[in-house]
Amino acid sequence: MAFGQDTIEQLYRELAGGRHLSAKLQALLEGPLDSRGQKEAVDVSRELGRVFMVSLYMLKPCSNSSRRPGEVTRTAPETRTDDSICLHTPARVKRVRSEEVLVKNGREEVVTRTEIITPSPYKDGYQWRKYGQKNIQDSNYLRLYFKCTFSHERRCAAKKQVQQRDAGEPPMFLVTYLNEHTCQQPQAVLGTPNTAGSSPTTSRQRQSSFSPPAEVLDLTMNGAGLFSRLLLPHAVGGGGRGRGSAEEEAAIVTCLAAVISGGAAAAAPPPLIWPTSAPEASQPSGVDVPAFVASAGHSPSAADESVADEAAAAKMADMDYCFGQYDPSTFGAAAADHRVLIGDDGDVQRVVAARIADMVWPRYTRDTSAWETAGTSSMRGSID
DNA sequence: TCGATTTGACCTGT
DNA sequence: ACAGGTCAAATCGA
Repeated sequence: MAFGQDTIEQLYRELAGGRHLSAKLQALLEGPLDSRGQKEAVDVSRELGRVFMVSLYMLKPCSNSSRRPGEVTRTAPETRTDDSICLHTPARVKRVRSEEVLVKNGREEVVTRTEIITPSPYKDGYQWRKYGQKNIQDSNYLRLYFKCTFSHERRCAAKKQVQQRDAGEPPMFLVTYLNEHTCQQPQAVLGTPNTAGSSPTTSRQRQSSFSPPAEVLDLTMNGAGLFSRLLLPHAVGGGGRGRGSAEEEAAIVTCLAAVISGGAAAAAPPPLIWPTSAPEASQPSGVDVPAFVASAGHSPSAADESVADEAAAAKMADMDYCFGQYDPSTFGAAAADHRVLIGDDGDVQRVVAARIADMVWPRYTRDTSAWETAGTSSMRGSID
């Protein structure tokens, strides 16, 4: 199963969001339900259903099962010859980037243009403000126009257009990003690509969108490094807090690791970069541990090693790149909480893990209205 | 009350 | 003239 970086991004967001929706639904149902609570529960349930639908769709197996065990899955997706419909092939989630020179008021302006086809056009980590929508000729759907939230105060020229392409399950959207973000969000400091995404936000989220210097990290680190460590159960375990227990965190990380690892993991030995032994405390009881995690103590033969190493390195490089695309501005002040959860020992990898976790959860945990109101209901209302 | 969204009007390029 | 893009007053909602 060849996962593209876009798929991993989306899958991670969807599943992590779904996890919190589930907790939220449970909390709602455990308490007395007035009409408002009931409506909220229905909304959460509906959103949860969508999360499942999108996630399952993304995981839909491809028919290219002819790959040999352990084979590195880095074939250019464009070269696929089977006609299976896989969301994670660039035929479904693709990114086209171009630059055009426009002459405006006698001045030449370089406009970067990135087009993405995705089922999740709104949750991309950036902060946008909707400023218009238009009926477009030859299209059944509205085109929505967004500017960077900081367009005025920081003269950021980044814009985004979202247009639904079809009414499939899930519906696909063409997202066009225009111009680079020039606002001094942490991403600029990091030097990572900055036209990667969007997420309509509220003022509260804006307030938490800047990280202290200690959180300025090099998310562009490549190779078998960052992501591999992020997925290590023992690296993200430990500590704990209230409802979001370490077990839950570990379960999610573990499941995601299994999902992302895909079929190759079952056939290939565990990558050498996997821990040779994980602390017992990191294996939560009652959590299904994927084979490749459970067998982490496996000692591969020398022949295994090169194949596994290469495959693992390739996979991790993909994942690291994938997370390098995230806008760290999303890792808001809430990261502090996750640092408590994950470990506050200054370990860079743990902080990165905290920030990635923070990227996907606070949308619901801290500002549900932002996600549901600004992010989905209003705009979806005009799309659906 | 304030910030975000909506939506009709306006602007610009073809 | 038309379509796409943007503006800004009105409206909404936390």
